[in-house]
Amino acid sequence: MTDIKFPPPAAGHFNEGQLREAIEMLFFAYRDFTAEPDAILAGHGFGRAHHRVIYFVGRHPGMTVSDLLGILKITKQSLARVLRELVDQGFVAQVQGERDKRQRRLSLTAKGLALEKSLTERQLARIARAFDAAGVQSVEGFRKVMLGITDDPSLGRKSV
Amino acid sequence: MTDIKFPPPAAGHFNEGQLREAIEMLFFAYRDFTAEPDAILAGHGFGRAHHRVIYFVGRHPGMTVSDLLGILKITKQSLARVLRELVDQGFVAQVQGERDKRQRRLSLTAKGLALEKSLTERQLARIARAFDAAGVQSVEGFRKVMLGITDDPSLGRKSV
DNA sequence: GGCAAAATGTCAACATGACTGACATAAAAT
DNA sequence: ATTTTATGTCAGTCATGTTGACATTTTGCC
Repeated sequence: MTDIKFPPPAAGHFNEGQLREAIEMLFFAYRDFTAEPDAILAGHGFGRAHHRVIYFVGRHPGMTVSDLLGILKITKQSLARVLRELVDQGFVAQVQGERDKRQRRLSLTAKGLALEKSLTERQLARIARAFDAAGVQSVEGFRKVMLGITDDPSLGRKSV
Repeated sequence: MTDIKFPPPAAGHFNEGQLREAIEMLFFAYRDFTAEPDAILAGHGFGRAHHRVIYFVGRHPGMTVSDLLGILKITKQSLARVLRELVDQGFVAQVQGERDKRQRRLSLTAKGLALEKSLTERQLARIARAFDAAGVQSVEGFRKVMLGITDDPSLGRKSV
């Protein structure tokens, strides 16, 4: 079958075929990248949303609910359900903020850390394989492009 | 469990911080990359699933339902709902296969092509910006890493 | 010719994760 | 003292995925 053909690249630019390849790589990489953890999560009765919460709370212990909402860019009602399940089942701990007592500072329990590890190690291994195969130079290129695709790489990722 | 807790130094050149950065870049890039089309789709009463169908049918006119299922890796029941809406509303056309009359060969109508364009051009512009800013060398690195992250870059992407 | 397998469609029930809108409480900031 | 912020909660809805079961048409094989 003849797929759509695109004009050759103009100097210094990229043609539509190359750009579309990137669109597709994002889809395929993300699809495969999330498949393994999804399978593990299903065994716990959890979904991808739980993984995201566990991941970012593990990455930034002591973060507030606001911080998390800012990173995930979902509504607090959506987050609430997932977070409540994780707290109720002892994966995430909440402690009242010291300076600001309205805040609930989030962190992983030992149980939460264990789950985070089992989920993330698959993804880390996948990335490590890809990085090692591609080499340091390629990884630097990958970083540049990924940051360029992201709206504002500094937002929603502040240290907490 | 028998998993290795800490990667042996010989395993690769990249530390966990660098690998985790990649995990996060995938999340943030994908999140922002899908936000713009999602907004447009919402105006049509469609979702991201419709976009994926429109995208791949546009990319591979004449593809079969089987081909599409192989790419999207969802169940036929999930696809059916989305596809039926797109066909009913005149975005996607189905014609019986010539050689194999069981097949429904999919393609975009003029209306479908217009929607595909309006959705994809935002994403193409985003990628083009990132590619131009990063440079040819970085784009090649990006490609290598993304292909390495994907399970089998040749599968689910065959020419139809 | 007969029959199994393939390509597709469809019905039903359900889970997950997102949304909007409204309202409540406690603490901080003004 | 009042407003704003951080958080929580209830209720309803929607989009997208799942499993399981079954039907139709067509192809390919013995």
